[in-house]
Amino acid sequence: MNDVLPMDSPLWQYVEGVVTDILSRYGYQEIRFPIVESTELFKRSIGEVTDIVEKEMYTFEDRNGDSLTLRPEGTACCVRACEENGLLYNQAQRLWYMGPMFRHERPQKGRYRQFHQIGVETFGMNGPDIDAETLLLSARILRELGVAPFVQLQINSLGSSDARVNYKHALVSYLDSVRDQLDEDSKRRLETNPLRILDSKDANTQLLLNDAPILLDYLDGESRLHFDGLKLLLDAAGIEYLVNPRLVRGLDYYGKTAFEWVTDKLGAQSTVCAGGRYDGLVEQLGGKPTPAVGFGIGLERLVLLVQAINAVPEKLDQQADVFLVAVGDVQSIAMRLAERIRDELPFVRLIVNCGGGNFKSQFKKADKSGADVALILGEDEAKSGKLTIKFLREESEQRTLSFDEAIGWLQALE
RNA sequence: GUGGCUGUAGCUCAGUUGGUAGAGCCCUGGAUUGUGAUUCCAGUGGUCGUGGGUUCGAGCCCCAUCAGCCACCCCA
Repeated sequence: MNDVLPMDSPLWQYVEGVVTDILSRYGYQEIRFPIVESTELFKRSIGEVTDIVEKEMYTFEDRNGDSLTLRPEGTACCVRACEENGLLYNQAQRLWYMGPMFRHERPQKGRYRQFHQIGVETFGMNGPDIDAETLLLSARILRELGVAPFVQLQINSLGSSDARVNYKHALVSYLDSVRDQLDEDSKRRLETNPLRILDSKDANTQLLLNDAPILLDYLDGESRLHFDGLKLLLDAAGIEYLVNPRLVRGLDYYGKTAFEWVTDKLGAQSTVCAGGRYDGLVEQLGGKPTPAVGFGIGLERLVLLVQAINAVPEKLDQQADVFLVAVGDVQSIAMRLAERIRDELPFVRLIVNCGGGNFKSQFKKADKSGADVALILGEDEAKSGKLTIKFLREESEQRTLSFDEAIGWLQALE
């Protein structure tokens, strides 16, 4: 797990701000739910035999003996929260959330045990139009962050669960015939999660897959229509994409549309944003059948990507504009003056020296604060009810003014 | 869970065949008794990741362990 330090938090706030602003412009509403949920919720949604549930969850017993888990993802929590509060009863929802998720994996670049996602979920809309909307939304996020030239959209359809079962049989039957040529991981996946072999990183396995049956050939009629409809909408909107028939999802609840935004700028962690349709999940968790589509953005990865391609805006600093130097027995006057400035000039970022110190040390702090202007309040100024203004970044004579005049000066700096 | 690499000051790193723990940056003070960022001088700061072992003596050699990074697995 890692810390976001003051040096980096402005970048995080910037990225989060761009994303949440766009979500708001699309009419999506924020939902907040707990970080801890019943363990059962994740077992029922993500799938008992997935790695996440089998060996990656932070699970513990609380004082009542209930098994609880730090959420490894947000979709199941979101469904639970909506269902419990009646948000899915005969109505459509466009929702988002942001926060930490927890998976006990080995950390590496772009992957941590506490990581952060922005999740987007929509409920109650079954046409490909809402699939397209979420894709347009994700495309805009990447575009407005300046990373669009470095990511690619890949889409696929996973079909209905029946179609997937049929395809799985065909795939296993083919791969079994070339079993001895598969890499060790893929042999294991043949038993546990055959679809995952499709995105194996083993070159030879990928070669073998060229002759394997293709998921799209096994699609049911409805899924095929849905997928064609989605592609038409994306074409009309001018969104570029690659149909990747080997794109699959790690979580069990996905069906029909699946997509990923991938990049080659983040080492082994290529996926920045991924999601799809999960029409069966709400019912699986005890609700009425409800169509749903959503996606997650890995915030660490998105922040890393913005840094990696130098898309960090110049003006991100949150440094002070003004530093108030207060030497001698003047702290009470200094703090009252500072509050007055904050009342009258809310755009000014003002730091008041605390902890005493002589002029030399306070000016050092003023310089380090990044402030352009130092306001000086010493014994002399206090006696005459005045204030000295000194410009720290330009060659200008410092001058002593009344409080009113000084505030006028600061006003003009905006 | 598997593999490779790395752990020495707050940060970036030196450290010779095993013989007193070092530099730069940062920070503090002074040169300058009311003026920062440049310059000069001085100073603070270390359980050498942790625990064992070998040795008269270990930052260095051996064993174990933990952490970090990168990759696999898995996933956003």
